[in-house]
Amino acid sequence: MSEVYSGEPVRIAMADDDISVRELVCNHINTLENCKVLIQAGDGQELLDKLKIKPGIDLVILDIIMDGLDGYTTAEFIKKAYKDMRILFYSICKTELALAQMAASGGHGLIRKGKSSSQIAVAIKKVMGGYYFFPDMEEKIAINGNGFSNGKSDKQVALSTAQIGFLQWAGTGKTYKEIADHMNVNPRQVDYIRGELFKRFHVKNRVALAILARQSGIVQSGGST
Amino acid sequence: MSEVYSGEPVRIAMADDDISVRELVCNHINTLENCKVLIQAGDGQELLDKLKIKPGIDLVILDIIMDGLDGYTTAEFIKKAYKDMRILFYSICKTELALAQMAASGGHGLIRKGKSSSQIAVAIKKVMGGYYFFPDMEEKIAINGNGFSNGKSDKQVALSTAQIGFLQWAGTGKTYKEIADHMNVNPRQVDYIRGELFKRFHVKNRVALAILARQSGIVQSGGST
DNA sequence: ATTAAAAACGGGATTTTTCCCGTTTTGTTT
DNA sequence: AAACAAAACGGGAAAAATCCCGTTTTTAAT
Repeated sequence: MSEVYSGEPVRIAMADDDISVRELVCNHINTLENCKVLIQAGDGQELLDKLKIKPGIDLVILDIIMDGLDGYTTAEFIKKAYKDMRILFYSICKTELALAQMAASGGHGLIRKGKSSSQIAVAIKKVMGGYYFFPDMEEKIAINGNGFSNGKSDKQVALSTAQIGFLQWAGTGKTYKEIADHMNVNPRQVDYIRGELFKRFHVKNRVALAILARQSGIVQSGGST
Repeated sequence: MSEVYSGEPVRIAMADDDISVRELVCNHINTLENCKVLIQAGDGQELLDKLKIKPGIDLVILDIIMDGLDGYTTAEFIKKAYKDMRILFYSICKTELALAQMAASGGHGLIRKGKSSSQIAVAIKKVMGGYYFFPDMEEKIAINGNGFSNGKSDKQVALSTAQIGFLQWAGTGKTYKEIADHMNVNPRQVDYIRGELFKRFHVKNRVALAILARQSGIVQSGGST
């Protein structure tokens, strides 16, 4: 874990499929005292490829919803392959579920997209030595934990693979019987998973789950053209 | 309707609640030969207020999903108050429904957010004399019309107030009985509106409608924190 | 004014969702 | 190995959603 004000600049990589936003953020970072963006990528896979070629990155900044490999999955790869690398999400997602997935995938903080370019410098500094969340959020994290640094293990707050799988289908026109077929599980199991998610997120129907999943970047927001 | 290359620059106003993106786009526009951004606003209402004080705007660029007054509603006001003003949407929304609402609210074109800063100059030029849609879309518009310039009137493609009202509720946990109460209509009417929307968008359940409404900027995407 | 189309209403059948009651299996801890 | 919790299964009731049959009212067009 590098120190920010120790002469050596923080070496940064960023992935975001919005080129304009990405370049804007990267240019801004490069004007900061002790920061240098060395890698830019349009999705998670491109970032992982470039990380292999150019080692020595201290911090990655990840958008969650991207056209290619999404931010959560990318973070998981990075967590495994580069244990000391710090991970800062940069996203519009701010649901409890999104925070849980960020924590579970190895993230150390979140900057809210489109709101706070002035927060970027603070975020980088804080994440290099711990955790950072934009102002409104810090308190909520402190109370609920969300798996970031409060004793709860990641497993307790992250969704299971089956739950994520179900959420991918919840937003489609499929019936539970059809979903069970697609997931290759018993229809009863689908009913059980649904019930668990209802309890966890305090909702009473599938519509609410489908929307929550989208707000949290769990499903790709591919819009029909 | 002004001419682009006639000496007089195109006078532009822009509304987007993402300050970074807005400034990026506006700075880019100001580097163009015959364009000048005179007004910037963080939402529709702020834009309308500034339009009153500073007259002579030729073209407004509108984000659809904004924290305050949304792009569709803003466009409707502009359409009524400033008949000759050209309206160019700048959004991630690209569904058939979104295009219909853009046309109905008085829009003349769409740039896809986050994809094509190089398209901005082309879009401005084209919209000043007609219509513009980003490459993938032009063909689809030509075929389906969506009310832009193909004989179909706006009314035929735009949603009714009742339909939009229903879509606002479709994404909540409310039952149809409860929705009917909130909308102050007969439950049968809610059933009818739902059925009409199913037919129009070729979907078979409420979940699909709720998601479509969000993808199209019909409902505000306020995420639970 | 007449006609046609769309919207608003109603009864009720059918399907799907949601939920509640359990039992069995699996996995983890001690 | 025993004990416990979670997950996986099952039957079936209750509620909600979806759909299909119409009739009446409103709206729009000629």
